Amino acid sequence: MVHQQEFRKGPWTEQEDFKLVSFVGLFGDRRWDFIAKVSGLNRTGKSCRLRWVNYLHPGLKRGKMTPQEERLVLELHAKWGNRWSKIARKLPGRTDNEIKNYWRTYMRKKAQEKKRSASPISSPISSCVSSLSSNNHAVESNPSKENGEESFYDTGGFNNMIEEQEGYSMDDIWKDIDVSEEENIINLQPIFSCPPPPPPHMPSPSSWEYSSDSLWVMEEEESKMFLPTTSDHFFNCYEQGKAFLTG
DNA sequence: AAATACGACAACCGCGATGCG
DNA sequence: CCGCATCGCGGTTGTCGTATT
Repeated sequence: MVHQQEFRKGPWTEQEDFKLVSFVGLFGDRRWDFIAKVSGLNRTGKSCRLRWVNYLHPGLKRGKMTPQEERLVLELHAKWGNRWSKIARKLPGRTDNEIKNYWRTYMRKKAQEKKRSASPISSPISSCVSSLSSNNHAVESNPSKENGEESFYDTGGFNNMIEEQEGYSMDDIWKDIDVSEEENIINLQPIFSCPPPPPPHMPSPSSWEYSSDSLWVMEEEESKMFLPTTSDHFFNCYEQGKAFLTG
């Protein structure tokens, strides 16, 4: 059995990242406890996995969500509720954590706008999304928490949407979004139209094989987009890690 | 220039699901 | 079939950078 041990917590250092990347490169992204142990990282397997999935995984897009992605998130959330990982699979390069954070921020904004608009003078456009809609599913926070503050996670989804308030339809939402993005039309297809910016770090050595099931469901073209990218910086790190490993 | 508020993102925690001996 | 170990997911909290006062 595992004897109690003090595991490191908090932010990861660059060196820890290097190590983790190296070991994942060697052993794959599955046996996290094992990797945590053999790597000498004083972290739990869980922590290692999280770091990998949310930050180090090759193919991660970073930076702001595109309007298309935002739109997709809204739509999928309306459909599936807080199934972040499921939603994330439809957005290659985005993690469930990222989407969750985005949603939280987004809902907070909406809540604030709602509050504001609750007072007589409301800016018509600003509060576009708080609800749902006419022909679409709702995406809003629980009606019971009108303050908006309480829980940004509304659990959404078909089941508990509805009964929304002052008449923002999904159409309105889309309209608003459309204004900002003009001509990008998407349906519920994954959006790959925009080439991902080079991931900050990404070893992507040949030995990299990432399990398709673990993150995104990638079609061939999608994966092509990601794989070739190599960051020199990280590649060097990887080499270092390798050296470290082999002594 | 300093203090405060806010937003974005990273990380941890708890729990249920799954796999394996 | 059962119990344990591990993984994955969703929710929550913490940290840090930036904008505002």
